[in-house]
Amino acid sequence: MKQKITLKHIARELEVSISTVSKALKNSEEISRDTKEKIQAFAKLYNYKPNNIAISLKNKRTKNIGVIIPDIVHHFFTTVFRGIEKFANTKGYNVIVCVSDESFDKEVINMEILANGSVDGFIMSLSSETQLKNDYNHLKELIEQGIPLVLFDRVTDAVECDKVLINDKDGAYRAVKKLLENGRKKIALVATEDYLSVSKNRSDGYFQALKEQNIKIDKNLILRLPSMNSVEGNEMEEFFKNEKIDAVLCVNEIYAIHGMRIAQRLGYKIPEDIEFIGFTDGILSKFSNPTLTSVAQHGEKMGEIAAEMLIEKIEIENDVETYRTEVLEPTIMERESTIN
Amino acid sequence: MKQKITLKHIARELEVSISTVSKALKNSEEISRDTKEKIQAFAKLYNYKPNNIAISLKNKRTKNIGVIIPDIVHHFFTTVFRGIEKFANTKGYNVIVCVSDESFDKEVINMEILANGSVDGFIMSLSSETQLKNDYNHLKELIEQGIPLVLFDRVTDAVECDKVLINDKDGAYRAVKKLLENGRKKIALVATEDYLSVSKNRSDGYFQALKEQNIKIDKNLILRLPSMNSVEGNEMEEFFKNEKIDAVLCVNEIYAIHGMRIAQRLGYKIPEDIEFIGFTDGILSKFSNPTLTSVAQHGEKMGEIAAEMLIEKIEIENDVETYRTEVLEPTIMERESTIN
DNA sequence: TTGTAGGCGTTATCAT
DNA sequence: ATGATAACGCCTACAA
Repeated sequence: MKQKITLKHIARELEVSISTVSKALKNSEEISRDTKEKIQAFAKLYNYKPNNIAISLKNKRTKNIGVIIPDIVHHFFTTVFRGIEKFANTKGYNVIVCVSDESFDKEVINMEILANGSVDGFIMSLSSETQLKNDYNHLKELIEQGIPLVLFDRVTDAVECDKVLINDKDGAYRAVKKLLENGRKKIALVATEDYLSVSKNRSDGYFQALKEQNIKIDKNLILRLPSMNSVEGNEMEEFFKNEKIDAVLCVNEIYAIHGMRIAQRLGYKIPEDIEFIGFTDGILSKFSNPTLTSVAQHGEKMGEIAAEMLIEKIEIENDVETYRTEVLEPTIMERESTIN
Repeated sequence: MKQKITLKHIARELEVSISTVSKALKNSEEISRDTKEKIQAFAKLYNYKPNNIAISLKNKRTKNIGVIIPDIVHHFFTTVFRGIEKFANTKGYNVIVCVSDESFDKEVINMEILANGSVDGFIMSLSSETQLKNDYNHLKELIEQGIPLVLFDRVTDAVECDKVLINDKDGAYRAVKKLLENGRKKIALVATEDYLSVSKNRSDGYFQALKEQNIKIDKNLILRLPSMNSVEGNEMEEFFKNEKIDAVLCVNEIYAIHGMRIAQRLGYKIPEDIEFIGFTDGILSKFSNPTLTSVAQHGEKMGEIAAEMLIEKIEIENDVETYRTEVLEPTIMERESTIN
C-alpha cells in the first residue's frame, strides 16, 4: 500500500524545502528550470495530488455544496439534483446530499453538521414538517452566519434568500382552463393538506380558473389526502363512486395514476368520459396506460439555476444583500389522458 | 453577519490559552470547575461549533463517504442511495455523491477528485462504459492507496474489494421457471448488450431455466436493445409482431412496461395470452396497468450493507486484506401481469 | 490548573 | 533561486 505523498515527503526526498516544492509544482517563476523539472518529475512519478482538506482549511473554501432534500426516492427531487450536480461539477464543486425525510429535526441536524465548515453553501427544499411547524430559525441563523442559501420548490416567504420555484398556481390554472375548454363541467381536485406550499398554490390555481368562469367551488369535488406518496385506503374510490366527475386535476403523478385506475375500474373511459391531468411530469406519466397529461416542473432546469445562483453568491467578494426569486413557467405535457 | 467563532476567539476574549479552551470544552478533568463553566457558557452563548475541516485535517478522517453511481434519476440507484445515506448517517458519516453518467472518464475524474482527502472511502456501481472498456485501473490504484472501496450491483471480478450484489441469475432463473410452470412454451427475453454484468447474469438465468427443461434456446425469441433507459424505435414492436410469444422476461421495468403496451395494442390479453415479468421492482411495476410482476432487487438493503461494509473497513485499525462478497437473494413480487 | 509547542498539508510573505 | 516562518482551526503531549 503506497501512502498518499505530501509536499513534505517530496521535499525530504529531494532535499529541498517544502516551499520550494510548492512553488515548483505551481510552476512559479521564482524557481530554477532545473529544480522545477526535477520536482515535477518526481511528483508525477509518485502521483502527487494536493490534499483537498488542507486546501480547504487554508482557503476557507471547501468547493462543496450541501443539498438537503426531503426524499431522494422521488423523481422530481432526483431530477433537480441532477441539474445541481451537473452545474456544480462544471464549476468544480462537489455535492453533499442529506435527506431530511420530511422531518424538521433531521433537516436541522443535517444543516448544522454541514454548516460547520463542510460546505460553502446550501441548496434545499423544505421538509413538510418544517412547512407545517413554520419554524425557519435554522435557515435564518445560516444566513446570519453569511452562509449562502438557495431554496427551491418548497420555499417560504419567511426567509430572505435566493429562491427558484415553478409557478404552481399558473400550472394548475392552465390545466383547469384546458379542461374547461374541453367542455368539462365537474372538475375534481385531488390534493394534499394545504400546509405544503406547492399543494396550496396548485389548489389556488384550480380555484382561480373556476372562479373566472363563474363556476362555484363545490367542496364535494375536492379530495384531500394525507400523505404525498401513499394512496392506501379507499378514500379515492369512495370519492369517485359518490361524485359525478368528468375531469380531475391531481397535485401529483401518483394520485393521478391511481385515480385513473379506479376510474377505469368503475367503467369510465379515459379521456372520453373523464379526463386526467397530473403534476410532476415523471416516469409514471410517460409509461402509464393511458399516458398521463401532466404539468412539467422542469426539475433539471431548476437545479441548474439553483446551483448557478448559489455558486454566484459563494464566489462573490462582498456580500451584497440582494436576493433573487426565479419563477419558472410550467409546461403542460399533453398525452392520452386528455383530449388534445 | 456574525462570523463563525473559533477556539482562538474564545481564548482571546476570556484571556486564557487556546488549549485551555479546547480542554474545557471537552470537559477535561485538568481544568478547574470555574474556568470550565466560564468557557462553556461563553461557547454556548456564541454557539461555538468545532470546524469540521480542521478536525478532518488533524484526524485524517473526513467522516464523508463518496458514492459514485451511473445515474441518479433511476429508481434502483436512488433506492440503494437511500440505504447508504440512512446507515451512514447513523454512524455519523455524510455522503458525497457523484454521477458518472455511464461515462468512464467521469467516473475516473470523480474518483480522483474525491480521493484526495475528501472522503474516507467509496461505494460505487460501475458505469456501463467502464464495464465495456473493462478498465479498472482507477479502482486498483484506489485500493493500492489503502482507500476502502465497496462495489454494488454492477461489479467486476477484476478488482479485489468488498461487493454487494443480488443474485441476478437466480432471479431470472426463478422468474422463467415460474413462467414454465404456468405452462408457457415460447418465452422471450428482452435484454441489453451483454457487457453489462447484470444483463448478462439475467440472461444466463434465463438460459439455465430453459436448458433444465430441455428447451432449445431460440435466438429469435431474444431481443437485445441498445440503451437501458430508452425504448425509442420500434424494434420491440417488430419483435412482438414477428414472433409467437406467450411470455416475456425483461431485464428492466421500462422494457416490460413498454412491452406490455405493445402487446396490448396488438390484441394480446395480459396475463391470459401473454405473461410479463420485469426486473427492478420500482414505481412503474406497482402503478402500471396491469401491474407488473417483477424481480425485486432490495436496493435499500443493498445500500445499507454496502455502507456497513465500507464503514467497517474505514474504522478498522489494521488493514486486513480480506474481502467479502455479499449476495442478496431477489424476491419475485407477483402482480397482475402473471398468473399466480 | 494552565500554558507552550508542534503538527495535520498547504500557501503566501518575507528573508537570505 | 531557495528557504524559513506563519497561518488556516484544532488537538495533545509535555512543560510550568
